Amino acid sequence: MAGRGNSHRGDNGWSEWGGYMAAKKRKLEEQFDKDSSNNAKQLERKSNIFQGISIFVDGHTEPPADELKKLMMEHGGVYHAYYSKDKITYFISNNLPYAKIRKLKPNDKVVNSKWITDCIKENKLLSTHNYEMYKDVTRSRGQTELNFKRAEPMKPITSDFNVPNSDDEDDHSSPSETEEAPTEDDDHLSVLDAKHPKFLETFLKRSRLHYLSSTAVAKKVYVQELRQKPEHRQLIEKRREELKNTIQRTERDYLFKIHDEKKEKIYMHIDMDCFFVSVATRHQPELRDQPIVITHSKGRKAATTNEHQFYSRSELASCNYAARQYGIKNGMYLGRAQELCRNHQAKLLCLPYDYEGFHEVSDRFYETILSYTLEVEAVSCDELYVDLTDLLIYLKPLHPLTFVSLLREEIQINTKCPCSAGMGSNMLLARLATRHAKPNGQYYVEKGYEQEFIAKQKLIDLPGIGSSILDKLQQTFPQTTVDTCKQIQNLCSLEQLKNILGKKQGQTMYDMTHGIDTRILTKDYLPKSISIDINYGIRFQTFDELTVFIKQLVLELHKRLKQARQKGKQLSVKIRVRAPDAPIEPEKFMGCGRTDDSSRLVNLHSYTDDPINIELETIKLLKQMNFIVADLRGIGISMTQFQSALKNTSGKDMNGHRTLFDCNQFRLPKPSSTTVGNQTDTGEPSESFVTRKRPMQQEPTTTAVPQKVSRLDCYTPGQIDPHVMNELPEPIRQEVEQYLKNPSSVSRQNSESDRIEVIEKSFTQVMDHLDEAVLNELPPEMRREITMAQKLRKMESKYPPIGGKRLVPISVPLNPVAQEKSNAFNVLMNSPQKQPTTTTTTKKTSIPVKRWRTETILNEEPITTTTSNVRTEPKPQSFHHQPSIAGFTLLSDVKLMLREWIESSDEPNQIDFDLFQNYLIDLLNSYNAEMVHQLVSYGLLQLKPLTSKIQWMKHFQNLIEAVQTRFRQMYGGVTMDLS
DNA sequence: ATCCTCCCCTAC
DNA sequence: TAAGGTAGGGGAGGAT
Repeated sequence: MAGRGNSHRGDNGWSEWGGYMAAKKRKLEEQFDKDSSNNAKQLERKSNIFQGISIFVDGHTEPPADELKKLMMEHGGVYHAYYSKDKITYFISNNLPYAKIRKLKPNDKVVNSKWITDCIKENKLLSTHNYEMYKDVTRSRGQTELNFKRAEPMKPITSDFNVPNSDDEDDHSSPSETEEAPTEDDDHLSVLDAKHPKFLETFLKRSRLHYLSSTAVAKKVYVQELRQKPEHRQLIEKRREELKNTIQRTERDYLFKIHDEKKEKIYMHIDMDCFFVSVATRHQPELRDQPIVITHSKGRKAATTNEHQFYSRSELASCNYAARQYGIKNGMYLGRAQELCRNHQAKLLCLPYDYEGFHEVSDRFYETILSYTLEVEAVSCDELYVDLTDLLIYLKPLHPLTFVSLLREEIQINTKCPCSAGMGSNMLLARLATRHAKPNGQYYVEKGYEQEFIAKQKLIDLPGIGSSILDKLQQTFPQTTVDTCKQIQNLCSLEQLKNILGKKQGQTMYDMTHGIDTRILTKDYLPKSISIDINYGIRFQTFDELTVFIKQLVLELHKRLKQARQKGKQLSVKIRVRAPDAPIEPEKFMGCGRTDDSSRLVNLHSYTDDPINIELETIKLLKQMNFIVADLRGIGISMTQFQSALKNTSGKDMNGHRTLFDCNQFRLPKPSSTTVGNQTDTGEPSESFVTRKRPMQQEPTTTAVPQKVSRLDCYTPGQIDPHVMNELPEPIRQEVEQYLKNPSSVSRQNSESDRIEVIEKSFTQVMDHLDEAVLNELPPEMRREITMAQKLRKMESKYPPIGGKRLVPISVPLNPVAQEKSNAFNVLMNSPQKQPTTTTTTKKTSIPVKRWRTETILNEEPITTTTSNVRTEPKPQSFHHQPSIAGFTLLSDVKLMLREWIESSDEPNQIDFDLFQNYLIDLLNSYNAEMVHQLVSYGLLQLKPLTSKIQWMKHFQNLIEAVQTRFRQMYGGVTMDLS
């Protein structure tokens, strides 16, 4: 983190020092020597166990540094007040940030202070083996010894480390130290603002907010990936088994009967208590009684006189509960926090960020929970929801509170940090319960107590409700102070709330204040936007300077898009410009102060992640917005409307090339106003990606044992959990299995007409016979799938589906007539907002609706068709449809197009390849392998004689591989002959 | 009436 | 000094 300190000042306590500090250190050590010789006479020399051992103590230890110093002296060791590379043999610390570790020399050992006390207890020098905190200190220390620019390269470095709490250390710096990497020395500048080439990197590395947002995404991805791993499911089974065998049940447990019927859901919300502080003190928990905050500033000058006091505008990333007691809050300026502490004669302890530690604790937190269940929705690095329903059924009659206390205990052991958990019958109640539980506690809103509980909740504590929304409410009722749910219950009707807050927010507010929340866990994560925003340190004089920075931003954005394998079709740029009446420099150093914000977006010609293209468009947008460069205080670039990039995408974006589907001749008319509300923000569900990754002809619903790898492997979030499936009552299961049977697997056993019949029949059975009563008997997960399927079906009656790919394969054969008209390529060819509904519907089947009221959604869905008004059944004969590409279905047409495409450019466009590949796979899916063979051979024929088509050949190889894979899947391992 | 764009709000 | 990022939901109001 701060390892490559850019500052010349020793403000964080870990920057380099100069001659001044060297001199001071010498002086202190002389003093210590004197102390030793003088005081040692007073101090009884008890042993020589530390003969030849010298230590440096970092930070807070138990016992404290003073005591350790005394102990060293009593037992023949040496204590150094300052770190010195050539002298220290042991580095005593209970909590060492990674930044400091990086500065240790190769043989340094970081040892827990307990080693010293234990040695004394045993009266011998113990091996440090069990006390070492970081074994691999030398790893990744990078180039710190390289290329010294000034002064004595080989001279032992004096003061890499200093005593963090010493008082007068940041007054001087000196050019004599040389530890840092050359680049920082080169430009003699601190990385102050965005003009500095390293600004972005430095800033992001240190930004807590960046940490929070990036780790939140990372955790969502992590959980999702874990869900795909069969071996993890085995681990869970093992862990559950262990738990079941070891727990001793209490009387309370046996009284817990709710889960005897499966109807009642139990959610848990769990998060770490004051995460950053807990992590920073995890090896010195005894510190936690005093007020502690995490800041970049050390805030050392605060305790001096009131006059001329420096007022730090460093924001608190986190404060512990001892600090909150004085009114200190997260996000507050350090100066203010110090003020509050001073008012209470309390001393505020400022600790630095320990990003490495955050990662470590966060990982362990997640690992612990995930070892019991995958019914998890990740919220952030230290917070998540769990659907405990199934787990508790398994552990029956274990009481939820018993389970959660066991879990929390395990988390405490694994992370050395406390956490709190709330439980309730919905996610809202669970979340509010957590608030009630904090710190370090748990709370269960039991059945029957929901109303009582919700009524007393503060409105501001409701998730999604902030001061702004609260103000709106308050303004409507000037006569009373509105602050609890109860008050809203009494004061406002649903209509009234909708009037005040708008339709959706009004409904949400109404539901929440009544304790209603029908959301279910969002388990499949698909990003809707990827962006980068910097609103700190933005100071430019010229547009050129800005352009240089834009380049960096765009590269970073590109990196993120690549990493997420996303390409977007809509780019938007946001700027913050100093408000006319705001001072040029705000009170916060390099802050943005009060700004006027504005944004512009552009719909791109094609899906892209290409930095050059993005940069170009960004600059264009910026130029559209009139602003004075010198007044720019913040900038953000955001990509939306994704076509999820394909897994095997290697290609760059080929913008500017004439591409297959840019040609008007190939363009299908845009589906006109068939778009449905909110379609646009749901983006592209990337059918081809999903399909290829988890081919749907695999059988998610067979009754094979859950452990069977092939089956677990192909379980996807959009499909029904096999475990759930096995728990269904037999008749229902059969129905659902049939209903879910996908066309290719069915058709392997049946003739085509049989197949249609089977599918239609099973569909009808499921849809018509699973009435609401039955539906309610189903596990919620299943219920959701069915509900979605019903919705999907309704929508399809109005809007024809595109293509043959579905996460839930039920819709595949349903509307062949419509399929004939269009195909999956539309998805990629037309702007997303113009896509027919099915695209979105597909997605909705795979992503749980995350809303407060499912009913609302259903009602608001633009499809008004009722269940009885099912769409007309397709004519069987029309099932023999041909997939089409760019509107063509005839082999000769497609061949012609293929040739034109190949001739159009020496560098193919990946998107086109993706489209083409999808088409071929569609052909395979409709049992037209012959045509696939013809087309691939034809393509190869076109390419082979031309050396200029090397890129094409590469792409073609990939394509052939994908096609072969699909072919093998369909025809039991046989490979298509393409020689 | 239904969209799209440009915001604003909230959360971690 | 200080590191005020980002994703997502949704409303207002103009365009269609």
